Amino acid sequence: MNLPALDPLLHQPLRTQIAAFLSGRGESTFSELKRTLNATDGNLDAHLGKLIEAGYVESRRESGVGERSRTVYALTESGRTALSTYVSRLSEIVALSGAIPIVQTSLKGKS
Amino acid sequence: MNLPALDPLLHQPLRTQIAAFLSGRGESTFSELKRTLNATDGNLDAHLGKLIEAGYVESRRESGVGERSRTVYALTESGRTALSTYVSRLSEIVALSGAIPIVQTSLKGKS
DNA sequence: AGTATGTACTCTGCAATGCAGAGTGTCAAG
DNA sequence: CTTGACACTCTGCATTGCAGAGTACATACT
Repeated sequence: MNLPALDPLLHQPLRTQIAAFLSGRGESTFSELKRTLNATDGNLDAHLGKLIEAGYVESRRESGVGERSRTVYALTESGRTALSTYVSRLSEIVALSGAIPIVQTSLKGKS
Repeated sequence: MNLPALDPLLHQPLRTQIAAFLSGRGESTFSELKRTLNATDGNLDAHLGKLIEAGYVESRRESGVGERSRTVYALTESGRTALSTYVSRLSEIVALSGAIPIVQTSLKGKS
């Protein structure tokens, strides 16, 4: 047997949350993410940075008239694909964890 | 809104695989885990060590007559609970993302 | 008996990651 | 024109992740 590997970029607490939240919400701001995910400034910035560097997230500067300028973050197509693949693999792994009843095995034969 | 946090101990590629595999298989050996998860010796040892230190996994030394001695690893009750909670939280987060939901099979009921 | 080979880990060092708080720029109110 | 809140960004350090070298012990071969 052989388990599928999990994208290490997405399989990290804060980044999984960022990606999932962005996927559900469409786009979001730094502050909203910060509030929603209970993250500290530096940490959120670092992880957002990695996702952007990987091409999973894109940022757009917004500066309406009389508005405080801020950056809006969203998943890219590539990010959406990666998230989808990630969730599928995760499902496989998790399914395996419950698919077979927990019993004592003989350990004699090879799998 | 506010997303649930993910157990950082379980939310790491190799450790998620170890926990899920152990949950499904009941118990396993170092070599079987190594083969199944495609892990290197040192890395597997390190992560197994963390799970043991956290009380999620227990190891038992086996040394039958005329047998090579080896160690058998299994989830503890605490580990099974943690995995179950972890999967529930993950499901919530993934559900929010709008992606394919993770199906929980025979793991114990959600928190 | 002695040596080689394979298996099952364990240890070590280093690179990469994760994190929090300090710092920077900008706007808006007083 | 100062003060304070907001929206980030940068820095330094602690923790983590990883691979390969090292160790121990059992079996196979000569």
